[in-house]
Amino acid sequence: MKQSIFAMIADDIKQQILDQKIKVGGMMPSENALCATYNVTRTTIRRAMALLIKENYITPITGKGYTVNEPSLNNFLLQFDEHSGFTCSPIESQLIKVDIINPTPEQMVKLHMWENKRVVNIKRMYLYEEKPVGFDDKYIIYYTGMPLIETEIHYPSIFSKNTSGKDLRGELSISAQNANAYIASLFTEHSGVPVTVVEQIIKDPEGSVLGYAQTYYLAEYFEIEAKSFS
Amino acid sequence: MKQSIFAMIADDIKQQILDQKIKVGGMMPSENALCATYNVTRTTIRRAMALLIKENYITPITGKGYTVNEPSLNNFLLQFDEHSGFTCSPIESQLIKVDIINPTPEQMVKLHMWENKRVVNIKRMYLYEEKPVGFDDKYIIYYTGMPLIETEIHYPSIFSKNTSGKDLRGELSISAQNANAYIASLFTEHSGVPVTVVEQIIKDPEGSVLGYAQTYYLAEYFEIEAKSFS
DNA sequence: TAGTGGTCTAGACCACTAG
DNA sequence: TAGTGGTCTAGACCACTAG
Repeated sequence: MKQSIFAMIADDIKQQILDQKIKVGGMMPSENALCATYNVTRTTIRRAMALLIKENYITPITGKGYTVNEPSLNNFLLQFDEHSGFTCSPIESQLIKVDIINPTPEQMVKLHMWENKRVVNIKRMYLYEEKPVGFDDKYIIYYTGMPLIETEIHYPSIFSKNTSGKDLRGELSISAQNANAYIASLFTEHSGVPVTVVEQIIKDPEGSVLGYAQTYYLAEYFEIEAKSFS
Repeated sequence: MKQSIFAMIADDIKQQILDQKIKVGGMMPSENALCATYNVTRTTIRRAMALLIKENYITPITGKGYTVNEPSLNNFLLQFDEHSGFTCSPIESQLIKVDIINPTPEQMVKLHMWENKRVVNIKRMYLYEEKPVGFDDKYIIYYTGMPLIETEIHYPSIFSKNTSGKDLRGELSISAQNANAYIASLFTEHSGVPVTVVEQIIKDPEGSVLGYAQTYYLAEYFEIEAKSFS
């Protein structure tokens, strides 16, 4: 299996960055300079650059050049949705409650809301053999015409009006804790049982917050996996 | 901010997949057909395809075409290393033990070892204000000349002999549990304290297992974050 | 104004898949 | 053998950054 030229160039540059022959924090040679160095056309250099950008070795700045980043060899791809992390199956999803609420001040801060709009709260329970093992609590800024009937409340179609075709963005954080009395009671467990908490903030392509979700899992039924890439 | 043609084409195709106008599991029209449809050159179509591949909408098959995948809108980028998830700082890293051991049968299975090679075990403690908050336990297949002195034992240079310049790959899984007596004692905590466990399997670019690591964190000092991408 | 990365065209040759 | 995606060349025009 012969390696393509652009991949060889990318590997060569990668190695130079790892060996600190190209200084982190500095600038890469320009594309035209690299064309001369490797004796290839700009298209080929740009394919190599695209690889290095994807793997976060360099960052392009229009009109200036490429800056060299601290190598980070620990990029993982995590494919997550609310019911993808259970270690048991089948998992049954049960809608508990859909409400239009006036947000609390804390919720407004979390949703980056400066006007007094209303918020939809969706609570959902995940069951394994009739035992509650997951609890999902979503807060989404309401817009007129948002679908609120059960069959239409699923991600991402609930946002489709705002974002047709574009990608929603999110930030996710995972932590573990002992359940407080309220969360424990939802799981019909004693207070203090370990739970994994996944908090997700959902944004539109421009970065505006559309909503957030907190999902609680009984720790023993939950495991999240990620794979490194390229 | 004007959108480029290839991005518009990618968005258009994305929408068609989401709307199921292009059938999941089927084939995309060929690149040449798409050139005609959108009236652009193949290079432009290929940039659009590259986006769709990256976001896992389609998969290229040389000589055949592109297959259409189930849309998965939940890709997150997780940048993880052993000391990146602490919620407190500064974290002090303390090497506890480096041993060359003969692996147990369970370890051999985990390391995909079929010959009887030896294994290096590295145990490390992470401290916050002298309190243990993390414990890292690595098992790496030994090769002659592997650096075992303290200053050289850090990822990824310990693997550098095998992998110069190439990327190491890994798989990572995150779960939470109550600490057993042994783990609790390391943290000078009572048994049952919630811990987050990150298990990492380290592979070379060809997919052979080089080692694995289990890292235990006191749950209250640990949170892992991921961002969605493109 | 000279140089940079961003985008796009037009065309070539290759290995691979399938009839 | 005709068609497909994979790679690469050669060249064009653009907006942007910085002296």
